[in-house]
Order: sequence, then structure tokens, then C-alpha cells
Amino acid sequence: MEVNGSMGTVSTDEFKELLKSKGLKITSQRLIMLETLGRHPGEHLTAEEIYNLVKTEHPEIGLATVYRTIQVLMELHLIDRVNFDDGVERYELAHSTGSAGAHHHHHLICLGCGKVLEFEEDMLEGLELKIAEKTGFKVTDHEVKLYGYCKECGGKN
Amino acid sequence: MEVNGSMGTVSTDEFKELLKSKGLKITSQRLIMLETLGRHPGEHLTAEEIYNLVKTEHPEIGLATVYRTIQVLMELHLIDRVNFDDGVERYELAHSTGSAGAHHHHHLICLGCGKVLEFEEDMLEGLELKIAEKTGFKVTDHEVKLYGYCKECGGKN
DNA sequence: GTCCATGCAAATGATTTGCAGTATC
DNA sequence: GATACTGCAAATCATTTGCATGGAC
Repeated sequence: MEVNGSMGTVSTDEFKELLKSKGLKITSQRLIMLETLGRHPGEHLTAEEIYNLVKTEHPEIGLATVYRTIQVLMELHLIDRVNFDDGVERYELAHSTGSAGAHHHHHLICLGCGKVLEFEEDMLEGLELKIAEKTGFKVTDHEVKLYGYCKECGGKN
Repeated sequence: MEVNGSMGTVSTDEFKELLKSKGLKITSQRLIMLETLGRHPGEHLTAEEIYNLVKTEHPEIGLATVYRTIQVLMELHLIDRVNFDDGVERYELAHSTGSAGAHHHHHLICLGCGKVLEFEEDMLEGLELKIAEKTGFKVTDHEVKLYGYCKECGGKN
């Protein structure tokens, strides 16, 4: 059931190891959820959307389990929560690959059509250094949302 | 009832003009709400907190009115919504002063104690330019959240 | 066998909405 | 006087929780 032996960020085996190392149990629901997310890379899914996707393969799953599994995956840093101000929390596969947890991306939110684009680039190291210098705050992660108008909607503005 | 003729971003008179220009009515609730927010600059208040503050001066106000006024103030760009992942929306006086809507600040969210610091500095022009070049997306605004550990909590990490 | 995880339904909590009364223009 | 705004209560919607059953170790 794996695609290229991997499900986005981690392989099924790595996931099982992760769960085990945290004293968590390996359940079919958890496996199917990560696998389902892995089949939708780059998407920003709501809990409800994940629920509907998972249900096709595991019809008896409950929405509460999806929420609980989301929490587990968040704690394992396998997914990230994103919020585009539309009243729902969304989740995406964590993009971190190496040990440094790097590979950040920003979200470009179009105020015209609501579309969300991703932009891969991290120019915030300088900023983080400056903050550390000035305030003693040690930055470990960041989230950047850029609002504006996409190419299609830009003409109107 | 004004403090130095201003309430943070706009004066009472500017606010009245703004409302009038949008065909909105000038009500005591709206005036008191902006004034109250002006008395708490730099804070990130929830609707409930604003409600409690306003009630001391205007006890018969309803929470629904606070929510509705928040929407009005957002549309007038007098306040901004911020979300620190604690399940509540928060609002702060818009910092924009000049016509350019500049004067941006970032939020430093401490993962240790939950404290939120502000950091004044905008190094994102370069990033916005690069995005425009590469994707045709026209950035008009942005929100940056930096997670990490404040000076006090930093030792433990 | 123990204990954690699941599914369901009920509970929660923030925000929104309907409506009748009230204030602004 | 017409219309937009308010206050209250009820409704809504996402998310969480309690509890009895089921599955993992």
C-alpha cells in the first residue's frame, strides 16, 4: 500500500518506529490516515476532508478518531497546521526532510479568488539572527502568510 | 473622552468620517469600542476580553455587537486579526500609520510560556519582489509568526 | 490480561444569526 | 420616518470529551 516506499515525509516503517518509540500503538486507522495524507501532497486539508478521504478506505472510522490522529501526527511533527482565515484549521504534510527540519515554504493567499499558492524560499535566517541579537528570543520555527493577488486576479487590482 | 486627540491609529473624528464615508452609522457602541481598543495598544485581545472591557463603560452592550463591530473595524482596516493557535481569534489595533500601510511587526510566540513579543522590522520586501518575479503574485500584505523560546524560557532549551 | 485506541453521541466553546425594539440620519 | 444597529436568545459549526467496546502488545 506504499507509494515508492514512502508516504511523503516518512515511510510506513519509519512511522511505525516513531509510534513505537513514543509508546503509541500502531493501529490501522493511524496507518491509513498518514497514507491518505501522503496521497495528497501539497494540499491543505481540513479534518472533515481528511475524514471523507479516509472513509472511502475505512468506512467505519469516526471523525473523532481523525481529530485525535491529527493531534498525534502534529506531535510527531509529521503534519503542520495552517490557517487561511476561513474558519477552519487545515493540515499539510510536514515538508521537513533533513535533520535540520529545513525546507520551509510560505503560503501566498489570493484575496481575489482564495487560491493558496506555495513559495519555496527561506530568507528569514537573517531576520531570526537579528531577533536573537536584539531580544534574546531563540527562533525555532516560523510561519509566513503573504496576502495579495495571483496572476489571474492581479489584473483587476 | 479622547486621549491626546487620538485613539491609537485614528482620532475619533477620523473614525466618524470613515464610518460616514462607508454609509455606516455613528453609534456610541462603535465609538466606545475603538476608544477602548485605543487604551490597550499592543495587546492581543479576544472578543470576550474586548466585551468585558467595554462593559465597564457601557454595561448594556451585547457580545454580538462586539463581534459585529469587530467586523466593521476589520473592514475599515483599523484592527487586525491575529491567531496564536490557542483556539481564539485575537485582535490588535492596526499599526499602519502612513498611506503606505507600512510599519509592520512580527509576533514572537514563546513555546515555553506562551508569551507573545512583538518585533518591529520588515525585511520582507526582498522576498515579496522575488515572489512577484517568479510567480506573478502581487503581495499586498503579510503576516509572520515566529515560534521559539524567549530569554527566560531559553535556558531550558 | 492490561491498557490504549476507537466509535458514537453528547458536550463544549467561539462565533453567527433571527428578530423585535431602538437609535441614527 | 426609513433604515441601519443593537441586545437578547437561539442556532451553528468546528472541535473535544465521556464512556463502553474493541484491538494492540
